[in-house]
Amino acid sequence: MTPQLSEGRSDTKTKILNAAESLFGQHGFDGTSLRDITAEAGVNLAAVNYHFQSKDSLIDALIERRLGPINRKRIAMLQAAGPAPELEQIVKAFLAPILDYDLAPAVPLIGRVLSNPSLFLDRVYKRHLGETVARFSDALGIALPRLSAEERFWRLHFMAGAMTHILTLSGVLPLMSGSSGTLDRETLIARMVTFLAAGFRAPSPEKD
Amino acid sequence: MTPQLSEGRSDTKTKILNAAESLFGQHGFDGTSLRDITAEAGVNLAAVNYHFQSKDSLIDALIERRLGPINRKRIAMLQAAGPAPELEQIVKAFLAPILDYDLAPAVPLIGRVLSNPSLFLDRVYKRHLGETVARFSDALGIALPRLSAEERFWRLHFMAGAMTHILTLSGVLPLMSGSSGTLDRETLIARMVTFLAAGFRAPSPEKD
DNA sequence: GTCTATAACCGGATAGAC
DNA sequence: GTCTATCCGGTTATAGAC
Repeated sequence: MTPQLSEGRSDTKTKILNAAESLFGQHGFDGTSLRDITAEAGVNLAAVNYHFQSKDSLIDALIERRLGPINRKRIAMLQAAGPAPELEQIVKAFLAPILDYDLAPAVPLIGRVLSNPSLFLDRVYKRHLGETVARFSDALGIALPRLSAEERFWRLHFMAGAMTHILTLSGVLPLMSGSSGTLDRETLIARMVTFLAAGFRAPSPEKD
Repeated sequence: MTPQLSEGRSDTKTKILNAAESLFGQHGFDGTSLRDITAEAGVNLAAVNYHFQSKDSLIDALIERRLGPINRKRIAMLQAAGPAPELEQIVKAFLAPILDYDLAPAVPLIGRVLSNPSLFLDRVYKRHLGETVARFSDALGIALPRLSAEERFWRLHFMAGAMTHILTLSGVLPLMSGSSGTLDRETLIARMVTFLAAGFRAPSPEKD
């Protein structure tokens, strides 16, 4: 088994990725220095430039590490629902892979990535999201044939926004509510699917 | 007319606020230096510390300058809808004041403020949002008496997330769509109200 | 109130020994 | 592959002249 293929390895490169994911998630990209990261990882400062060339490339590696598998799972869930999935299945296939238990430590980072306007268009959407979103848009078009492409576009963003906000504030939402703050994955997904599917099903707004 | 009360004044303090709003909105708080701001404002570097004490206090002043009036308008619109407003009126009262034409230059900043987990709880929610959200939650409770407080809590966040995402990506959303990208304020509000009101009206999800 | 100058420190990146 | 040491520029904040 080559070290490159082992997932559970904890070599220098992986230590850096994990520390960077945690610290970038907590304090943002500009709010975290390479020195913070190498200290947290217990490796030498120069190691990050040796393994990742630059801070920017490290960020790209982090995005790739998480968004790649997430989008593959989304597509797999969508395909598993058959050729003409119903609305709830589409919404769930979009949400569930990003709220997976195994991704819990990456959630704050993913929130930062999806809500950073400087990164979003070129380094996130075009590179990792565009194709997946197109597939989901097509599926939504089949499930909701009376909805215009324009409405679909905006409603997809309303859905993405609701989800992103939950990821971004995952650290503080439990603190804002009383007993309401228990973040059970299945319950949360069910709540979002219910809310968003109803939104998608709404008839188009009247034009004045 | 004292200078403190004049809105259209362009003294040093206001120049700094406007430059900071624009640059923080574009590049984030940690991605913008006081030097960037004073250069853009055409004022001296030391002026920002003289007028605002510190970078953090400048950020607080920016938050206060925008969220104060927005929340007053929200409450005014809610009250104008009477003692038991209908759902669409509540949603619109929450959204419309933040999508006001006059606020266009502040939109990226407001997006940053509402999606920054480090600021959110203490310097945004507790100080500026908590009371307003409670009023809207109460109104929603009257309009949707069968919805549990827990569901209401989460659906409020789904709404806030959809809105915040639109603010955050306002600079890039027009670039992602073809003709779909025209951001007409009234049309956008109508789209969001339709989508979100339908989500709020959905029956609670089944418990497994 | 506004300027210059500077204190005191932190940032990413790299050269070169091991 | 990993270390130390360092380059060099940028950072907030303030002291003190005007």
